[in-house]
Amino acid sequence: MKAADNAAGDDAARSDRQPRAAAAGSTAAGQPAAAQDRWDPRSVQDKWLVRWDALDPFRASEDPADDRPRYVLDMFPYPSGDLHMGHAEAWAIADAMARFHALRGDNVLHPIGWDAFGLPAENAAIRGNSNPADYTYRNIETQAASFRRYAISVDWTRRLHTCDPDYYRWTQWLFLRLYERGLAYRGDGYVNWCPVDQTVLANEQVIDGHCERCGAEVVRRVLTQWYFKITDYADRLLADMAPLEGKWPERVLLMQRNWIGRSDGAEVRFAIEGRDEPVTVFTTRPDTLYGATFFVVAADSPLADELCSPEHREQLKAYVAEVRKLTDIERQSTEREKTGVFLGRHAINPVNGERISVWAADYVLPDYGTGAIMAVPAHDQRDLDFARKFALTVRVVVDTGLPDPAETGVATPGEGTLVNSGPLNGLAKADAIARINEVLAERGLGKAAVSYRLRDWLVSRQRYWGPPIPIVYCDACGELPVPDEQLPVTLPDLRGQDLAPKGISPLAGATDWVTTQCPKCGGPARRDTDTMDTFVDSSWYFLRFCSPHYEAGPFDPEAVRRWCPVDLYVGGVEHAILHLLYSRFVTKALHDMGMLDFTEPFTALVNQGQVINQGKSMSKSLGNGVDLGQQLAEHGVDAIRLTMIFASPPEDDIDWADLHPDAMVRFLGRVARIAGDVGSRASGQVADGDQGLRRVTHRTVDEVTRLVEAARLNVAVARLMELTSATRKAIDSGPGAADPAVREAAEALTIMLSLFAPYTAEECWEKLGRQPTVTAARWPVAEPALLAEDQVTCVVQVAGKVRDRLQVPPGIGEDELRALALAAPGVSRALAGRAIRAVIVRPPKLVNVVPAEPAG
RNA sequence: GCCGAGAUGGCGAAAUUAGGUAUACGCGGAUUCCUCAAAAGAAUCUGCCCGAGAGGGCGUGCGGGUUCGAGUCCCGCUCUCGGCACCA
Repeated sequence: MKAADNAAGDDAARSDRQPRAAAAGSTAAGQPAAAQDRWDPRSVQDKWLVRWDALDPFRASEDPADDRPRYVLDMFPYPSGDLHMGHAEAWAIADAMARFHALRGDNVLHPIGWDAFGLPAENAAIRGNSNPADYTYRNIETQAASFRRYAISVDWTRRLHTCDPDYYRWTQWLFLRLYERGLAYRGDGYVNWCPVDQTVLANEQVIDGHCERCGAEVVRRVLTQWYFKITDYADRLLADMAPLEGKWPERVLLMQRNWIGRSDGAEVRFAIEGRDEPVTVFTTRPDTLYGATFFVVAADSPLADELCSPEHREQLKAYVAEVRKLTDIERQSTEREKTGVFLGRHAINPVNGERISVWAADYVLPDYGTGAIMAVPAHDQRDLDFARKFALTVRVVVDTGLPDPAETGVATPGEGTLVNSGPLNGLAKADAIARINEVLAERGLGKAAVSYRLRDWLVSRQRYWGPPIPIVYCDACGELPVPDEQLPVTLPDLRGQDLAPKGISPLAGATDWVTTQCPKCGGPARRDTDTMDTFVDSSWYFLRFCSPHYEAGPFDPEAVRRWCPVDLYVGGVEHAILHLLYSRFVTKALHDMGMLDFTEPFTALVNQGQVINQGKSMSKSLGNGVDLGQQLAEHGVDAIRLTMIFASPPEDDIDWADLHPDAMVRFLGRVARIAGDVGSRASGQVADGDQGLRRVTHRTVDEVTRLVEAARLNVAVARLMELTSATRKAIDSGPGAADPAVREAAEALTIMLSLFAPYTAEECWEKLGRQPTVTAARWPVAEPALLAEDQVTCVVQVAGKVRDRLQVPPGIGEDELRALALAAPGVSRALAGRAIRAVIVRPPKLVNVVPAEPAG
């Protein structure tokens, strides 16, 4: 917020100090450039902000006649302080795209809102003895003011905040719809617990064993929590990525694929001596079943306890206690030596009847597959390490041609021919898998199966600033959903120390709030005191934007049908497997409820790169942060936006230390001067204008259009710079400022530039005598006749090296071009009398003369 | 360890993604014009090496290959970045 105040204050001061720049637009055209002050894009900001406010040019139309809807969306900001460089980068990109489509006549929906629930506000409230809403809404206002000044082309009437009861009412509604379908459930399980934030976290929020928010090392706990059953959609989340191919960054698709982690294999039932029920394992290598020489269950699973013989109970207890002491990071280190205990029991290998020992170990995870594995030490390194530690049998069942793992200590997981495997002997891996699956199925001992790495989405949080989970507990009736008509379940007004983390939700302390009536029997009941993960809020916000004030449901189906799915989504890659996966899941779930007629929320995705400084990401501890407000105050909005866009392709990181906003100010000045120099009337006949400049203009329009469509914005700006130079030349040393082609060039330039530098573009538009604002202009269209070249440069090579150049008509014939090329002086010089072996002719651009022998 | 992406001047980056002028555009640097001077603007040059010049040689991480022709395609490396990581 400090930054915004600076920006505003400084801007005002500057515009007072530099009145002449603003006045320059009204001076007579053709005034010598040298007489003007340096263009200061800051000087016109206030003027245009007021005009845009009055005209409201970015309102998305609800008129059905506007039949070219286009939804451009930027990941909505979290209101922590004022905007930073990252926001400026992302919004510069999305805004250019939104403005482009609007100028092309599309009915653009480009909304803004705030992802306003979350921990920072809560922590600030504890420190400041206030309610998180105070901090949140204050920051939202600060950011909104900064966004307005940043000149983003959004429809402000659709603004939403996820912490408004009007919004989270529908987040709770979503929870209830998932609950009805069994997609929201309460269950026990291993959860990630952040000891600092005192709340559970979803798997996706744990980065390298640490809390995504505060960086504390996460510990595992068994707790009863609310989950969304995203695993039901694992297969569809994978399969539906096919149409996103080429529209989403490849690495995001890849990250999602890895995160979902589909494994194809088989389930195999192992009988356990002295136990009625067999235990099922999941394996990706059923072909190695004959090589299973022991059996391992996760030490900290109930199964280990069940299978343990009484004589070994003490050892297991001691071992589990040891395991519990380890952090997740230690536990999951592959370097660590294998540990485990024998459980005093045996399992029977179902295919060869062999008795194999049952062990408990921590290298088997309790929450993947079935929490139990068949160990095939010859062909799995982990099993081999364990077998060698405890002197267990290693039996090779796949001949890979590599040395015996029992001797080398190196397992052979690769392909080979099956041996020591009864009916599988002689088969290759794929055939063996098919065969054994048949056998298992026939005998009822197992079947082909799929397992996923993806876990259900843990959505409960033991914190205050989120949507309360709309469930009540009645002693008589049990767990009940809050009826729709009682939504929203609003937050009680807690503040300061009431919010301090204590391991259970702060809401539990609000006795009046917790105590409620059972919706079924009317008796006393208690509210669920957890709140939902903020990623639930953001998993559906793009739907709400279509009808943000709709009261009959989370969204007006008609409006969603009109705008969705989102045509272009711009945001950081940090959400590759969080927000983007959750949104895809929620979209599919709503689709299955018949509420949406599409299954993927975001048709195209652009990941903007980060803004870094001096090679490192900006951070307080490094002290290398760059303040956006200061940058804007110093160089102006247009220059900063343009700097971000021109620096690199949108998806690349940019290092602020390498960039030069001043250069962009200079460029904007050149454009502004051209607009001021144009000497023809707005009504003139363009066709009579200078053909050379017209060609450049139309070629630029054609190229820039294609470049922007492909989001190659940095190159688009480069083309605008070239057009600027060509126009300058035409004015100074060509047909002159009064030529209508100069006006045409200047107008096209202005419209195209408005994607990146809206203030300067408006000023130019006004200088060009156009009304009312460039936002109402139409994107220029290239005339095909002007795209055709009348002369092209033909390169003449000898032995692949350029030796001459010819100016030729584009339609030149092969024979004619060959003759011209062979007569070129550079060719005879390079040939130096050598005979010609071949002449490759590619009219009209290239001829390659191949001499009979190399030069020597 | 597994999976993926990338490597182009002093720097950020281009090369219409069917192989055909490598370094567009900008930064930085040099020289010049305008000016009493500066600022602002404008012009020219700027990959490396040899050469006064004309011109020539070498150049897209490294080594091979295909081709008349490779930054672009194929094979093998090196390095950098990102994701996953005891997931059976």
